[in-house]
Amino acid sequence: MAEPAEGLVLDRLIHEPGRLAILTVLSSVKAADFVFLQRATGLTKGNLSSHLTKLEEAALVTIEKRFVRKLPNTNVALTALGRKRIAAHWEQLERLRSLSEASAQPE
Amino acid sequence: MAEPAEGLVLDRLIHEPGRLAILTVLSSVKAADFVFLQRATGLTKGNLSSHLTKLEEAALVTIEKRFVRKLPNTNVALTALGRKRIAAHWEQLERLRSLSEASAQPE
DNA sequence: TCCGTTAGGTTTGCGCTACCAACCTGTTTG
DNA sequence: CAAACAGGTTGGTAGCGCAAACCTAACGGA
Repeated sequence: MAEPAEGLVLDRLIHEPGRLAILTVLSSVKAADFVFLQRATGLTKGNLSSHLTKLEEAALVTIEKRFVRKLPNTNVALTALGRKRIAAHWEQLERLRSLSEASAQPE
Repeated sequence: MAEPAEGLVLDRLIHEPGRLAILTVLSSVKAADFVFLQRATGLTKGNLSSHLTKLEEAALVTIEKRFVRKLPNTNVALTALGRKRIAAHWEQLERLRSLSEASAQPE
């Protein structure tokens, strides 16, 4: 009911603080492992794990599991799509913010 | 467990898309009524109603109920605190975004 | 006058999702 | 052997979103 004004529609998958943090960190590093991401974002293991699964399902990141000296190691990187989507999200936020200056008088 | 890097902690009360939209719209208009906000944000009545209640409880907006030509009319405006908090949130997002350019090499 | 409709909101019920804590497997280290 | 690490799964709680029911008050006929 009722179309929202342009620029107010945010992609929840990306907007979610935990995932926004993950994606932002990934934007700066090419690739990162699980432990690095956990420290960087402050998320709990379980939470980080499930967010990564969702991001992978949405094809925003690739996840590579391997063993480094017999210890499991989960390596994560942004996909081209992921890079594109996060950039688009920042632009969307910018548009939303700029709405604060737009004028629209009720009544 | 594990402190997140600076700048990654977002205020959920404000970050939430629905409320971010409401607050953003309010930033531009001094005051707005319920119907105006509903059209601007695209939220359903119920949803808008409960968000407004939460924002009022957090003292980010003031809500004034009155009658305009015999019809109930709910008038909403940002408080000084609300104005401050939303501005702070945009700055926080800006900091987060700028983290994308920061360097931090895992491994 | 009685009845249905419209308008502005609030409340309620339900499904989905995020969050944390706890537990689990396997390995390494003290 | 015990404790810690890497990574994940599970269970429970809390919050959001929608739709729908509800409330009050005014309007509009017939």
